[in-house]
Amino acid sequence: MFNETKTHEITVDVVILTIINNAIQVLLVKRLNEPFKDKWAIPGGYVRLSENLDQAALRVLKERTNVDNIYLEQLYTFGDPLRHPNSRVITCAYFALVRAEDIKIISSPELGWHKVSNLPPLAFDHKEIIEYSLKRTRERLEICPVCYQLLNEKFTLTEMQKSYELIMEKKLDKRNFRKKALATPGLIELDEYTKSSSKRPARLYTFENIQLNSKRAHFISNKKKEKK
Amino acid sequence: MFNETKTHEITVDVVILTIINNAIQVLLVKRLNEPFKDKWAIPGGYVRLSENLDQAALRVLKERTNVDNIYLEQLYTFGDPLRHPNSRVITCAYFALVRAEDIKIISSPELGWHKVSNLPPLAFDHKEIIEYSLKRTRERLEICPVCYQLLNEKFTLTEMQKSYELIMEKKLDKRNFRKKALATPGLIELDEYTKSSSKRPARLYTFENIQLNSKRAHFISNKKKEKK
DNA sequence: GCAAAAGTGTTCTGTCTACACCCATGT
DNA sequence: ACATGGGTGTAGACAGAACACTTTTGC
Repeated sequence: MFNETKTHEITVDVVILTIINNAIQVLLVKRLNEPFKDKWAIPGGYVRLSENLDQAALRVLKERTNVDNIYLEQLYTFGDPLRHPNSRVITCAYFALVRAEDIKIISSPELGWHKVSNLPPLAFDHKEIIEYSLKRTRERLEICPVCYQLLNEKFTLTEMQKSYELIMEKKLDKRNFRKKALATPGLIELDEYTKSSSKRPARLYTFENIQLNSKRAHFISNKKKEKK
Repeated sequence: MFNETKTHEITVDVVILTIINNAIQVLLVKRLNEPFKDKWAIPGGYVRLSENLDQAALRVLKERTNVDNIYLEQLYTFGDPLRHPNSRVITCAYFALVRAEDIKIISSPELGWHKVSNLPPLAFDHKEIIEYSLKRTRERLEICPVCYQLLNEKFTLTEMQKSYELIMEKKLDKRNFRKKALATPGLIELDEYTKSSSKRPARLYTFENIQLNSKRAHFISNKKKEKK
């Protein structure tokens, strides 16, 4: 039994999500080799002996995007014996929420953003992993405003609402949304307004810097409101 | 980099929880060898090449308890390089909720139930894993009545309330609890009552058999109530 | 008849939903 | 002046919290 385990390999794969052009997009790399040559895959890599899983995921993320102060959370571990056609690779999947403005990715034929609503052919079980990361993001959003990890540092309430609508996949009522948003702990109203738009300027908001780290159980539900 | 991965080993560990004597208890095995000789550990085993992670967890559970139709869910994967003193062992932790009545465990010096409120010295990072499984159980209970996996097949509302109180670690109001419990989809009121007690008999209830399997995302929140 | 657990309703409060019009700006 | 997105309040429904007494049984 013991040496039956000797050929497991373990990787981390990171689903990196952002919002661009009013759509949720995921960063994918094109595979240059078999198996699944020319299919797209979520970025990943082997776990090094000296690093823990969070560190490995952060490394993969940083290698690809050069950001590190982001929302990163372990998602699920996928270990079907047949998920990799040649060998037994168990992958610990993570997902990350990043700001498009923070990332300078030279879009190339081998690396780029893809709308999750219109994914190209994917390698391995990566379609399942992406879908699960969207589901988890939705669950997180029901508890806390993780969406601000996807927004620019300063954002309008309409942008925030749009991000909610994209993640929750449903339309929200503007007045109700704003009421709830304004009551969110950590939201800060700025004395700044959008300019460039050719319409009425919109007030900008930001989030106070909640300490992020990738340990599970960040963003403990702080639903409890202090009585006013 | 590649062969840096060659000595990873991957195990599954299963936190098996039940309620005995009005306390949440976890099944532990005493380690007979180094490292952590004579400390207690949660049951685990290597993942075989032919099985997926759920199957490995189910096998470990069955080896120890001989039950298999239970609540089993992947919890988290722990991969700190130092969690195992001798080698690099990454463990995919599961947790299971079982009925005490379903399990015949010959309590022995090497295997037995321990109250989670009073754990013996534990091996590896198993204390952390157990604590995390309790947290997750609490989260699940907020969404759906997983507690019935801990109760006998037929139970009284008071027993159900006790299980909630143990998991949520707080007292609940009896009238409010019963109102909510009776509105739970799947709860069935029986025409049977407790007998043995030396007090007023209590009505028994049961849950209709929700299909269980250990895939993530079982027990989707079915909070939506049909209008009456 | 008494000890012990079972069982039972109402009020209040806060949160969520539904819903329609005026405002500030650029062109 | 008009087109476009920004911004605002109220009423009804519903869910959760607080709270105390009567009933049934074994002894």
